[in-house]
Amino acid sequence: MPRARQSEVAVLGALSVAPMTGYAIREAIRDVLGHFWSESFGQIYPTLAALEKDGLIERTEGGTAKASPYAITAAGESHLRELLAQPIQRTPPRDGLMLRLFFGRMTGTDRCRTLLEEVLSEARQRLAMFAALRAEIAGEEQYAQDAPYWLLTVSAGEHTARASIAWAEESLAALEAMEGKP
Amino acid sequence: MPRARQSEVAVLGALSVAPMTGYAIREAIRDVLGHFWSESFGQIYPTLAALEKDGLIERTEGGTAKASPYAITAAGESHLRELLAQPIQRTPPRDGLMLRLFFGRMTGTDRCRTLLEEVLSEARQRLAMFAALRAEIAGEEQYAQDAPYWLLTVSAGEHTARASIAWAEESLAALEAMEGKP
DNA sequence: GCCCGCATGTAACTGGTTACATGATTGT
DNA sequence: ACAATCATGTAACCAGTTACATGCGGGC
Repeated sequence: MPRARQSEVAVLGALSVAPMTGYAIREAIRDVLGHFWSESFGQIYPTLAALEKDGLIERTEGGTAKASPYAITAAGESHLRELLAQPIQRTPPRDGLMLRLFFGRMTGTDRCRTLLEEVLSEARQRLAMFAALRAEIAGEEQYAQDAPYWLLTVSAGEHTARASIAWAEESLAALEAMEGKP
Repeated sequence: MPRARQSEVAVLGALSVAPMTGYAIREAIRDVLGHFWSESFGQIYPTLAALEKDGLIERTEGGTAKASPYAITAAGESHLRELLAQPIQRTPPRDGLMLRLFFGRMTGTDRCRTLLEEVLSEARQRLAMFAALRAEIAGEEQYAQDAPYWLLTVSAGEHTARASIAWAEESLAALEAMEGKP
């Protein structure tokens, strides 16, 4: 039972929105899916080659002078639909932050406080980023069909970020209470 | 710049709480750290062998008749402290659920609704699990020193689960609104 | 006597990252 | 001219998973 090549879904999905070069795919994934997905060049280009070989995508003529973007084919679209219908591939969780808090007794409350303050500031940054992303998505009218789905994922990010903030603040208070009676 | 062997931290950390066999380590990780960490046997045993070779852990005599648990040494404790002090190793995000929602236009609102309902029921199960875990941690008085740190991670899980629930409910409503005017 | 849970390992595989190498355009 | 960005690739490595193999002890 081989694990599904998840990169295939992401790359094919990106091309289902608009034709793009490999480079542009990476940028799109970093900027728009960045908060829940990542792809490296070393994964994108081999995937593109494999997809083209299977006739799921094809190079388009010209476009910009520089390079020829890939476009998804009809076969590619139906393949993507199949992939998206498959059960979700959950990656086993490995959260280094939680590990450090769990074994916090070894390092003390100070280290934990530092970690939690990092969580706080990062979550706040993420919230600002999501606000910008929301505006950007609402602005691009050519993707009006996709926008409602995209906003679902942005909303997920916002909920998670707000939860992180609430949790971190609560935990910082708990740490302070701990220090009172060690 | 080789990536840190994260399994080392988890295994060494587990042994910093109490001496255990490899099998018990795996159970402990699955049952207590399960919501933010995972280890497989194929990772635990080689890690144990390497740690023993470096004198960071050692086999204890007897214990139960069946097998000899490993115990952390003084060197192991100081090594663990170093590892925990190192910057967090963040694994690049790859959330298959979000990917499916983002490209939801390809599969339609029905598929998205199914996914969100799964999120809802799983999050509710997780909340129940966390309540049980909380009780278990509070019950074991020999780990009173560790308990406050452990509860930090449980609380994180609870906040995340509640955020998932709120988000999923909101998103289900948004999907219904979308179907009104497609 | 047999099955299940405890216990320990190992070999093969693989998805994915990092780092390196290279070249064409475009702006300054 | 030259730097930065766009663009495409590949080779090496690696952590971690899956699957397989094995054996002991205790309960039924």
